[in-house]
Amino acid sequence: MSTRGERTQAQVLAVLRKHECPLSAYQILAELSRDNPKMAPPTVYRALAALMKQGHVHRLESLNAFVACKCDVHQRASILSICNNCGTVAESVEPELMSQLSSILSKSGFEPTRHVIEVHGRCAACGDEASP
Amino acid sequence: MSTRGERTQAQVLAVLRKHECPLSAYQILAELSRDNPKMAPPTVYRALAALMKQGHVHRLESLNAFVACKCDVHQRASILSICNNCGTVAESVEPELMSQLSSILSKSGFEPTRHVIEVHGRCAACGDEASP
DNA sequence: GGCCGTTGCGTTACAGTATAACGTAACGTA
DNA sequence: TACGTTACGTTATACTGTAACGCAACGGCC
Repeated sequence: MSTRGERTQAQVLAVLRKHECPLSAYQILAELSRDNPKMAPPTVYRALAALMKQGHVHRLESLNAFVACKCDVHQRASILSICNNCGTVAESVEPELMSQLSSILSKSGFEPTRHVIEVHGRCAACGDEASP
Repeated sequence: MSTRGERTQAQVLAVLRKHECPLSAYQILAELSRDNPKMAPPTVYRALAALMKQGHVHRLESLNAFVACKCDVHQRASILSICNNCGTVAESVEPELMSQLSSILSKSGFEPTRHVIEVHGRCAACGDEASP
């Protein structure tokens, strides 16, 4: 088992939790490099991969970035809504919608294994303000 | 207006239509480089951006790749189902599901502007075969 | 305890993806 | 023709991600 590995994962997760906005792998790397200047990309990516497997972290495919999962239950299939204005990401778990999606696709014989649902737009907080 | 630009767009679209699988920008570039060895990445990316704006091409965020739109009506919000086995991509247009998604999100004050829905799995053709 | 296989981490180096920035060609206007 | 505008080609470089190798750490066996 890993001790170093788990420590890195904890550090990466801590960095992600400090921000509400998604961070790129290299932004995480930059933060961790302060303490450990020799840290390299694969270390961060491996930690992220482990954290995603555990469900503690989600990857935003449309941004090439990562966020800490905010749900207590770490669902794998969630809807990520991304504010184009402030960058915050919200998670919604909608089992009904997901099963509906799956059943639509299975009608044409497609068996889903992984869902990527990312919606860009404007969050409630930013919607109230004047649009910059 | 562009003459060169439109020609590039047509070439890029032709390359994408030749394949049913998604192609990366650099795969497209490699094909077009046969005729025009001096073609560079920005040329391809600009053509792809224009084609996406027109709805002729979709970007697969989770693959960093592009496919030609197969629908006659070039919808912006479609569901892309990607076979992990053979790589083919199918498009489904499901207005009901989309509006349902939008209404769920707008309950929390989120206003969607762009939907990224990509489902990975196994297509009908590959599902029948033994799994390699 | 000492030896050895397995596992996974750190590190180097590089592959793949994307864009900033600048010069210039092409077109419209006067 | 001279000039302004627009968008294209080109160079260079930034950003994102991973292959591959060596070593350290742990566990089983003698």
